[in-house]
Amino acid sequence: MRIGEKTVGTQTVSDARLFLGLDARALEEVTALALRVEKGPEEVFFRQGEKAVRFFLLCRGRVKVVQITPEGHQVVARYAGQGDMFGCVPVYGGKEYPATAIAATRCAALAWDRPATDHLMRQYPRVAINALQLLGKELADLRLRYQELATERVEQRVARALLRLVRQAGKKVDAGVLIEFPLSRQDLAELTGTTLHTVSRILSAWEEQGVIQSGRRRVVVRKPHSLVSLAEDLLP
Amino acid sequence: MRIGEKTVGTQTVSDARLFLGLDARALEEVTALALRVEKGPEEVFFRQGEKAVRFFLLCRGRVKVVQITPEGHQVVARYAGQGDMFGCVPVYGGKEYPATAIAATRCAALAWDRPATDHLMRQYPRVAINALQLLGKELADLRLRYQELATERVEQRVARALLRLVRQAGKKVDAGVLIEFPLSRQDLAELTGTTLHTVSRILSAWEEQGVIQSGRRRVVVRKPHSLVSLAEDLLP
DNA sequence: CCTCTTATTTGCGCCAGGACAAAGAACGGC
DNA sequence: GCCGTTCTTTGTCCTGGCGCAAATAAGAGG
Repeated sequence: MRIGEKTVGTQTVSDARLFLGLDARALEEVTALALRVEKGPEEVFFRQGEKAVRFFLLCRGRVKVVQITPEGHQVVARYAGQGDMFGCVPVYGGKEYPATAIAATRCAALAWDRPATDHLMRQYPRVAINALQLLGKELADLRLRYQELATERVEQRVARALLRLVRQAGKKVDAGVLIEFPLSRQDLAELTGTTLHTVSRILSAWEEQGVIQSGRRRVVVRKPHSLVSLAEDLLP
Repeated sequence: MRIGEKTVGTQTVSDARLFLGLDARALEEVTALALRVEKGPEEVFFRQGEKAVRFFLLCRGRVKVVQITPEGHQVVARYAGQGDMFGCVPVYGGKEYPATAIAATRCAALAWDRPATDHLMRQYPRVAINALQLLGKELADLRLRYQELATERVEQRVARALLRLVRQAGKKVDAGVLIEFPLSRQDLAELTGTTLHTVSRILSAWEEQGVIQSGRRRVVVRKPHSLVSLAEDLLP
């Protein structure tokens, strides 16, 4: 076991909203049942359609969750960050993963298999209640994104997506706020329901105006406030 | 109390997936805590932004759940039918209703206020686990619709929406399958993220081809199989 | 039966953004 | 440093579907 690994694990467990309100002994048990998983960039945790044997809690890194349609279109459901759960199908009794989870950066996660999950939820009802709240939050979030997709123009949606990523994974640098993981035009397109060409055009225009500064799979937001205006479709 | 009302109530409670696995005594308690609510067409159960004081279980009728954007666009989140829960924010600890619920037909529902909800979930952990499964199902459903909205053309989405409504609320009549509640072009547009004009054009075309037969706030599907082809974007 | 309101249909013009194509630019590996 | 691969940019064309506007139809209420 590498230095710090165990520490990261237990610390994440006690911080995780899923295990909020559990006492030290319970947390100990939770940790003992966990499986440690590490992945490098581009490696997959699980694929859409596979039997859902465990769920994950991300301790470090960033995970991209994508769905693939029968016609082969990809849609990015979300980017999970530290402390987020992903692949939580077993928590609510689903059979197969409805999406594929790919590490965007080097990742460390904890995972619980189905028997462990069932045991924890039965033993500690609080876990089920916490899970409900997290799921509810996710649902609310998705509803909002659905609404945006249904009513807003592409430019607004891209602006919103960037703002969200800034909030979730923004790191202050001197030029502005860097989104701290590799993010291609294609990724942004799949996240906002458009094409990489359109995203590229939009980002080019924003770069021209000094709103952002971007490179290969890299985006720095220089004027978040301008993005907010764009998202709200205000003229200035 | 009107004839049948109590029967409808307890029967719905024991059928409801939320209360699956509870014994007779528990169901008795659940029923005792419930508040009976009836609404006529167009009446609202609750409005978006109101404090979420209770959640509902629909015993009879059909409820339209709509979100309104800051710009005033409406989006239909779903149509709930018999046995469905709606306004379940209190179940997962939200503060305000994120949407408005309007009776599409005459409706009868049971409702539980927040203290009752909390009590039931603590008293019967099974309820929390059932709620998790239902929420998971709803999430999966919404993900699918999101994906469709992001990747499919309007015509396909309208076809899918009709097929779903047929499955949920279809009633066999001699001409085909009638969707059993008032459904305007506007409603369909808000359900599929488009405009009433486009929906009207599409339905007119389908009527021409004999796929459907429609009137004022009324749709009969004559050839469900054709709709499936349209939804999958197959040529024939 | 008449009138008023609410839904629906349809024509027309337009444009956001998708499809296709091809030329850079940045990186990673050898 | 060179080469192949992967991303990105940009141009051109084209169309699905939205906006606007006006006519029509179907109920609802008197």
